Amino acid sequence: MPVTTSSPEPAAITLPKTSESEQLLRIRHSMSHVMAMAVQKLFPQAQVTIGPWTESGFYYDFDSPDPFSEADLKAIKKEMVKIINRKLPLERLEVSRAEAERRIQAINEPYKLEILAGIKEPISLYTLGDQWWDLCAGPHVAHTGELNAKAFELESVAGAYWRGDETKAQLQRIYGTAWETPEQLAEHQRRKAEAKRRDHRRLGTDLNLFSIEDEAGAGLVFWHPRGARMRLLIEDFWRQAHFDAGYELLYTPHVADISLWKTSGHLDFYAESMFGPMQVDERQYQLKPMNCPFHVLTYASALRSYRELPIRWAELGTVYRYERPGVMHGLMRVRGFTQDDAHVFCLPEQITAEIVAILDLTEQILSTFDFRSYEINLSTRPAKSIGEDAVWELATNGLIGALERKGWAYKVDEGGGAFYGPKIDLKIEDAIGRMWQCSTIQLDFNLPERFQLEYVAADGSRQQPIMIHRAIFGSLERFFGIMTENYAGDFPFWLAPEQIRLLPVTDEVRGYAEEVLGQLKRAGVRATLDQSGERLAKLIRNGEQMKIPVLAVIGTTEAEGGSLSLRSRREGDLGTMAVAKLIEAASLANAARSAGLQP
RNA sequence: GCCCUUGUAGCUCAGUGGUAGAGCACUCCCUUGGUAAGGGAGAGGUCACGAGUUCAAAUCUCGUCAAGGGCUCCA
Repeated sequence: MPVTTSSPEPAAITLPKTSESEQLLRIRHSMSHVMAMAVQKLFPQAQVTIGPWTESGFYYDFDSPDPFSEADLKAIKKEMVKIINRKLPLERLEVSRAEAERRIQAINEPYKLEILAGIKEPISLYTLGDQWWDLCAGPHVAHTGELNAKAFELESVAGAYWRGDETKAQLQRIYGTAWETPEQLAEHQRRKAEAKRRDHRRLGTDLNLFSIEDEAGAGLVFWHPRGARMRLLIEDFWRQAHFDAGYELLYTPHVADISLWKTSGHLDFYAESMFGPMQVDERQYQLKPMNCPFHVLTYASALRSYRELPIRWAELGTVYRYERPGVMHGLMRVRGFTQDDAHVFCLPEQITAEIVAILDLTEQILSTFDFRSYEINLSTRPAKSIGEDAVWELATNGLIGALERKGWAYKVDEGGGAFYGPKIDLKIEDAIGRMWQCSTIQLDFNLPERFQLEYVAADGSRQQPIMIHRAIFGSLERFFGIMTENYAGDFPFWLAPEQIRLLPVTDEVRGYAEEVLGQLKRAGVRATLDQSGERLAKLIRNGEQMKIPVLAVIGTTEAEGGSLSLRSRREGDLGTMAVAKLIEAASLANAARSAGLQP
């Protein structure tokens, strides 16, 4: 029996990760051996390479002259079931290096030989029955009878490079998933289906939010009216939050003379991610992959006093980056996107306070979209870096001090910072437990140096300001995708492109419906009137499919009483409400950025 | 960029060498219907694009572009 698939409640079945379950680790290790044995039985020319477990299953990479197809997976699975049913023992054998070499050469497995060269004693291998063995550290189940033939599935074939190196041989990887029980497998598949249901690419099409057009090119986003309306709401909220936090806004060009990118260093260090330059008159121009040099130039446009600092400038800056073909993914990875970029220029002693303020603003903005669970990483000085020790120490301590003042737990990525400064990265957790990195705060000792930024200190000397880069959404496109998946397209009332749809039961009430529509719109509520003339059941179905937060049924009863019958996606049947009261509730909900109509 | 898979109507997909199809959506007509699909008719396609094979190509071959699953990359 499959587990319940329709229940919105947390699943009764918990799915342990491999790293949390010794038994699953054994199962998945063994499963990959069983798969490799099955593959070599069906494709004797396939050579084995590596086959580790993953958090939800396992894979094995093969070098095979025959490309594996989805159809082959069925045959492989069938063969695996046979092996499982034979209850073959898995036995650990410790051998000398010479013995291992001899055995590997006997079966002509060059990849295994390479692996052997890289491992230390003791060298162990696991036999699977008396026909097949693999170099492996284990652990494994005692015999294949411990594997549940009804609790595994082969999921996909993919290309993978030997040793993860794209200059090395391309191998064929088969991914599988394996569990202790069929119920766990069913739950795993339910979760996969749930992720698919939330896929922002699917929802983007279904809800008519955005598209990506072949004719325009890969990785370039077209925001449709519904998506654009949402983006505007997000941007408006973002701008207001920034003004409230003491930021000013900038608008800067999309292109600039290439010499700017020489000065900034991007031409040297970032060229492969940039669109090519364009010739205009006698000059070469470069489409911007980042906003920072523009903000730096704006800073440098006047002599700054220490009294002006901190200067906080933000911009919704659209940048273009060259992404290699094949890496684009919906809104998540694109070639043109808008960063919610900001740069803070401050005095060294202001670092901690500024970082705390940025963390506060980050929390305020992310929590408005119901992201309240974060994972934070602090990355410190790498081996190859610029800047003086004292500055690095001051800056790193500033970041630590801010995190501690905020009371946020964080992990330290020793040496993981950029060459130009330490940073804080923040990941958010979505409704189905996935983590996404959006926000980043980076200190930069490089650009102020390259552009010779300065301010006049109290003693009249010229000093270099501290520069902080930060983004909260990261990219508006990417954040929009993450947010859409987080809400599964069921956007909160304040953010929905179409908040209330009026559904007239008969043509007789059309006049009244139009009057109500006018009132709602004048009050700033995003309302529409369904003109299709279909029966009510159909109007409701269409409205629900478009995930409209509130459907308002209007029949003769409502028309006579000056009211509406409300059906809320989040809140259920809200009964009959007077028009004036609905306008008040909707306006309040918009002002408070509420999820629903009721407070 | 690499491997595998795919590209047919706005969406989901059928169509394996011989006149381009279905459901939903859209338009119109009938129906005036009270909480998740009423009925009928119509319109809509350079079968991603370009070459080739063939009497004949959506279908076979090659190339290009794009998408999907991965790998690599994302200082």
